[in-house]
Amino acid sequence: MHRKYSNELCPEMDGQEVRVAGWVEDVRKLGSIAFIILRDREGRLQVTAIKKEMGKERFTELITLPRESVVEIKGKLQKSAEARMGFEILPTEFKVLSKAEVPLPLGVVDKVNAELDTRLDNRFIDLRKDEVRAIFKVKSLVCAGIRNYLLGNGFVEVHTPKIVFAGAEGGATLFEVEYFGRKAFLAQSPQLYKQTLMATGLDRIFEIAPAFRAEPSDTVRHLSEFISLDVELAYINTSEDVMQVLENLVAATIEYVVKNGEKELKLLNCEVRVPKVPFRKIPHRECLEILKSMGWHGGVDIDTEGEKLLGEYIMQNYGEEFLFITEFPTELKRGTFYAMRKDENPELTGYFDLDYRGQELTSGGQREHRYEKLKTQMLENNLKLEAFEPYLKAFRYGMPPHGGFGLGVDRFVQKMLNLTNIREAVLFPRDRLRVTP
RNA sequence: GCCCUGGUAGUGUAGUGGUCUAUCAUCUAGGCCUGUCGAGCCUGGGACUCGGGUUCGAAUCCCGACCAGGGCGCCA
Repeated sequence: MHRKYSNELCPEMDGQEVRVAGWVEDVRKLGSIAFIILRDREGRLQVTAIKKEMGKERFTELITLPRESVVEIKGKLQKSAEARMGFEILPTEFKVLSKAEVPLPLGVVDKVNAELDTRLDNRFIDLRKDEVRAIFKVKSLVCAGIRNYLLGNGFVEVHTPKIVFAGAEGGATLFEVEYFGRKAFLAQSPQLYKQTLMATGLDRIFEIAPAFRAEPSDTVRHLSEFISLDVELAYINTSEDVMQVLENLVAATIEYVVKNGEKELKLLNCEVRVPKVPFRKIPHRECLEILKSMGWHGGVDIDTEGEKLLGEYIMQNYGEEFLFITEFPTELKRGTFYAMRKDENPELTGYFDLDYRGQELTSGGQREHRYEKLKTQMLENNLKLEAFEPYLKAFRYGMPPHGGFGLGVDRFVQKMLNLTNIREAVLFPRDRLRVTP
């Protein structure tokens, strides 16, 4: 007899023998009868144990199982007006597959909430809650939506190394690893590799992979390990071409999630809106003017508060959630040595950020593909060219114009689902203080 | 790294110098109950982060460490 999930059973199967298995979520004892709520991947069902039918010993063994024990039950499905699902299972046989210790470090259905830290320490139990698992089903849909769009538009999925010879932007935020007696690093971004691939004929590539940052950031939107979607495309004319791919990708991905994740979004109480393309694009300098008119006291860079205000601004004035901040001044992108500056105005780049509900989700733009200019910009940053030789070499033997972006997948999920902390969107988050579980 | 706030049963909390053999809920153990579904009722159980200090007396005040929550910088 095949094991059935709870959603494969129905009142119309009245009288059939069935086999089910799952976690004992709750036992409601009423003396000679007890109701066991059994939870599996798909939902819950009620097992009704009756003492005089089972015999005192087996009855007691079943109904005294600690909560969250795993049990397999064979029994007769019976239509029932009293049971929530319209049916219940009268056990004839059962097998305890795994008894749970008491007390639980974290309740699954307790009537008190647990703090995030407690939940993360006991993530495997935390994930037994439907609404917590739903976050990761949505995340899976986000990745599927991304792949679906990109593969359908001529992009090739690639994998670049995560143990690397140099960082993308200097050495301050790199995790060092000992590599057979030599010094290597965990990749903070696939930047150098995805650019290198533009010199190969793959032309349009993407990667969904972890990135590592040793920044001592301590916020609800930073992690030391996060999932980065990186996209790079060759033979572009300007950063506009990159933005177009990005906005279409984001809109298509959200549409995919809305279409396929209806149940999860409802469970999470989230209304996700599919954005219209093209997204609004406002140059950096105009953003500063808007912010000043809103009473913002910032400098030349848009800070966290500025981002939030801009998010409110486009929501109030246009009812939109996405905003491209374009034409970042060179001054702010100097560290991004590979950013192309405008030939007609070297003080500006074509670089952009994409903000989602007032938070940065992506940055990208056209890269500098001309060897001499790239070298000059690297020297400006005091980078040792020898250390970047494997990267630079790719620019000397035919490198087409190209550009791309990196998008924080965890952050995308966080903003989409309105999660207050990015850690909620990561199964086992890594931050400055947390390396376990 | 900086600023603010906090750390009390398994979980979540009340308690700001003696009235604390520390509150409440949840949980847990046992009991009653054949229709529960946030089951109900009865009886038990379980905690002051660690190390110094002040004081006749510290969960409470001070110092340090560790940890957590939020904010900033930076970023995805």
